[in-house]
Amino acid sequence: MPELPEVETVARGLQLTVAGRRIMSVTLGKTDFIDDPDALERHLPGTLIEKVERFGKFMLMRLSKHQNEQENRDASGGSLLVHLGMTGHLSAHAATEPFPKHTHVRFLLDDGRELRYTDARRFGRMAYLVADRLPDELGRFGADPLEITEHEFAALLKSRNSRIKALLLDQSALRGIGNIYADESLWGARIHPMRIAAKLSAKEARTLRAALQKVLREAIALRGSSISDFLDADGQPGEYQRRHRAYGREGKNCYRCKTPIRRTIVAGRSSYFCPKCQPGPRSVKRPGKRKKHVTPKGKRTS
DNA sequence: CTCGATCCCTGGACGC
DNA sequence: TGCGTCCAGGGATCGA
Repeated sequence: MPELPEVETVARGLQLTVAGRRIMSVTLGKTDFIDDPDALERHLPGTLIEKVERFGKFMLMRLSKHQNEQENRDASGGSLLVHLGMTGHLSAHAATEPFPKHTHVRFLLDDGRELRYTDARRFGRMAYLVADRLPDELGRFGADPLEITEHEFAALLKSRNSRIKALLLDQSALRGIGNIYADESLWGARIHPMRIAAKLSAKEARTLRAALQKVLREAIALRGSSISDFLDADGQPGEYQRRHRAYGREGKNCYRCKTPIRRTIVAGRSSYFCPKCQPGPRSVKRPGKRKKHVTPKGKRTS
């Protein structure tokens, strides 16, 4: 499941292998995950791949058009956004090499290779954007978790009454975090996924930001996590899955306190946490009181 | 504002 | 071996 570290890994790989190449032609298979398939066929042929970078969980390919300016002039300065969804792969191969099943997009490059997008489940997304539309599109996303300042992070948490796990997964709040790195960073910061973001202490906010950045940086250094079938632009798996402390470890002992890791559903996602290291919101052990059955329904306005 | 439910999609795990 | 069933999950959408 490509999240920030995996997408960063792929983007760096593509920057090395396809930046500077020109797209000669476009061949499409199934297109239900592409915003406007015709736009790809119209605008991409002839464009130069200037740069490949990551934006949240998106791959951002910046394109330009040096020759053939007479046609497709609105393609200059355009960008191709690619989201890998759950099972997306983007990598270059010799055009003569047979392409695997579920290969839905092929860009023939000017050096005889083909940049291919393969995605069995088609949870990914692809969109060609003219320069004018890019700011609006990117503006819908929140801060990059590796760039956000301590102050901004604290303010963001204070502004949300949602569970911290839901906030971490909300791409309009922070861009690039998915289920794995949300759980890993919460484990690192010893914060229960159901805690309310606005109720975290200033210290907890600092700890969480630090844990998040540490986890993401280490994951990038290890080229991401390969859980099911993530492969980088060179077809190589990542190594960070070996460092997981919470994600996917239900029933296994916590690395800190040996308590079995538990799994619950938060924000509609499996959430793994240590019930001892990451105490729940209102389960703060009170020796005297037994089940008080308090159901804080919150004030009903209107 | 925040939540859960539902849908999209396919492959892999599991039970019989 | 081969079914059927369930599940995974990012994101959009809708109703509560």
